Amino acid sequence: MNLNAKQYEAMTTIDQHVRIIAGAGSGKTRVVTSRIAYLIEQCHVSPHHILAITFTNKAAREMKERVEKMLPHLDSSVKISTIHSFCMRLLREDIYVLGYPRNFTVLDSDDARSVLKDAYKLMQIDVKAYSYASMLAYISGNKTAFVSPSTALNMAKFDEKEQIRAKVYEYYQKRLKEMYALDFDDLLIFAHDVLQQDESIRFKWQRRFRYIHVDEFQDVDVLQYNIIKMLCGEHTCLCVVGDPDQTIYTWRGADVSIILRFDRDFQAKTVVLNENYRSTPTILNAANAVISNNRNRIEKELYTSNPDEGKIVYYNASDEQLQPTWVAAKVAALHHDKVAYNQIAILYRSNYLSRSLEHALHEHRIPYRIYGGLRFYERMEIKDALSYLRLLLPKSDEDQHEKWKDLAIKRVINTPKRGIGAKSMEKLEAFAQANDMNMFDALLHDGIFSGKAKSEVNRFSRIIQAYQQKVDQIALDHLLESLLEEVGYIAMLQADKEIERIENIKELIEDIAHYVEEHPDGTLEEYLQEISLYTDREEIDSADCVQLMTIHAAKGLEFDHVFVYELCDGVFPSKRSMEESGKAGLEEERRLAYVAFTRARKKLYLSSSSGYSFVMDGAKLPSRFIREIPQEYLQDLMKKPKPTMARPTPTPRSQMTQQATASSEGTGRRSGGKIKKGDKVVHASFGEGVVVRVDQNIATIAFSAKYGIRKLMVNHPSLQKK
DNA sequence: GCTGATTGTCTTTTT
DNA sequence: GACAATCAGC
Repeated sequence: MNLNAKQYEAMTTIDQHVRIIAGAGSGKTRVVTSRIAYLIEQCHVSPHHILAITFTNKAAREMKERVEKMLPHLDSSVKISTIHSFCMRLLREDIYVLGYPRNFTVLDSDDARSVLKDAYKLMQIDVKAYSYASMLAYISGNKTAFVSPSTALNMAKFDEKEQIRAKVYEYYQKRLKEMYALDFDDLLIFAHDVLQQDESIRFKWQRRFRYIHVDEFQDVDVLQYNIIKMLCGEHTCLCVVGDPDQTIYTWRGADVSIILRFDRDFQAKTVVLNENYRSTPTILNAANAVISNNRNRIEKELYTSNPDEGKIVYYNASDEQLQPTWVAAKVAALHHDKVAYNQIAILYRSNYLSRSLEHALHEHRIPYRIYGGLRFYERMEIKDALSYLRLLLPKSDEDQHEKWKDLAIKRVINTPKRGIGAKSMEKLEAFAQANDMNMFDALLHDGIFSGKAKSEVNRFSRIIQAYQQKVDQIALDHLLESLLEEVGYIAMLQADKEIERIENIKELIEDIAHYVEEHPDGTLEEYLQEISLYTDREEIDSADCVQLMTIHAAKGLEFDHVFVYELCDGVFPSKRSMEESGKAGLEEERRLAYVAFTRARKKLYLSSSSGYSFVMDGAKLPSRFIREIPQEYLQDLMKKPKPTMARPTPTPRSQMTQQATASSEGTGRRSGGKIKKGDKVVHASFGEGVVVRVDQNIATIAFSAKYGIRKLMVNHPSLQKK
């Protein structure tokens, strides 16, 4: 399996708890996946007894893929998920002990905002005085620290501002409970409470997992740690992996001392991995030099025997515009030298910095993909479409009131415009409240509206009711497609020339089709629950694109060429972070820089710019982190007499080739000959069908009434000629 | 009463 | 440059 001595030791220590301190690029994911494979293959541990907790959905997906590659005969029976989705799974099974229905709703941050909006309106609070973001942070902080609204109110007795915050918190909690809705924090809190309150349930989950792995353990908070502790029974072996130098989530409650004192808490064996297999010596030495400025840290020096690939390039742009242009030109030059776009990443401190980059990349015709920012499932049109779908859910036995429907109604009742404005909504809300019902049920009652509003509302509720009847008869993707058509949502987007939004809706429908295919017996409810924790869609197209993301999002990833953009004091390190948390804030920023630098395999490019800064209210200066890199590793382009700027050469050719390869992908060969019009075919999920037409490699096939007409790739593996 | 245009405010990081 | 509150018109 090709592991070094330390890695091997980490993999094979299975009779006690282990703490793996794994420096950047030291192969920690490899060790964890190898360990899982080792447990199953060598030690004959059932995959069902193994749990792995990752930090993001993306990391979970990656780990799954790697385990499946190592053990191809096993189909993903090892549980690999984020702590949030794990807790959701636990709660879907056992939340009833807290008096909640198993089909509870999960609120995303957008829904949480809309609850706050109601609170502000009711309590006549000005958003300017209390931004939604700061209020949510306040609520989250209290919740995860187990401070109840009443305690918060008590503590705020003499502080008027605090009191208002506490009151909003109280309202928020009340509303969530009414809707049987859980926000992201609640998923952990409720799971914690279930495990703590009910011993038999706790034992049940303890028996389920014999080996638990927790990745990115340096970013675990106290609540998460307590959950993990309760999952560990007498016979459980816990294996935690992390790097204290990569703690970048203390603002969210992450506590490094948890990993630092873990060996004492659990009498664990510690294995230190400090050979780096990723980066060049130059990059590693520079990163080591920067991080050594942190005082609150345990000494750990990474080393590597990789060959060197030259100095770190640093460019300080003399004006705003030059920096993105330089980056784009450099990327174009790299691509000209046969570097694949997806081996290039541009990292930055904050999402908004991507805007200026986008512009320059676009001008240079460089394909790129931005991670983060507004994610797929957070887009307006997607949330609207899903809200329409939610309204079709059958009545639940466990939850009589279904108050969560209010959120969905508020989203879609006037989208597209039906002439239902604020005044009508007030009436509806008052009626629902007075009769203790949700707003959708209230809609079905006569006498609330009159005139135009009345007829429009009737039309709306008739359509929804009609579709509620159809849920089991039509496949989900077709159901949504035809519903959005009928309520006029698509027409609305077309009228506004919202081509991108229409595309997104199409993608969502395709996504659902994909789900239907994989789960032919899946229900609407199961689909909605499954996606409730996904913020982003699994990218199916692996097109060759430059990757743009924040440093936080880049955690755990690596690229041959890494650009770190806008390294200016105030931006990075962030002024706000330093003001809020002082020295500790600066040290976290420095760890962030350490993470950014160590993402690079071959070459690192740093850039900053001069000019006026809004954050600093003054001239921008290069980041102090640049000064912390020893001169010998840096090639400062501005210090040379004549910087060799790569010319901005547009590369339309490369784009064309890329598209050509993408579309020719489908002409694979399959046994049994080509599918043609009139052929009878069998599909793994949809059953028998007849080919109606074939366009290049897309076949239009008529299946039974439930699945209807579908377009599929002719060489799709689940499609067989009969 | 509802809709669309306009002004003003704030932009750290994520499940 | 995004978003929400505000205002003037239909």
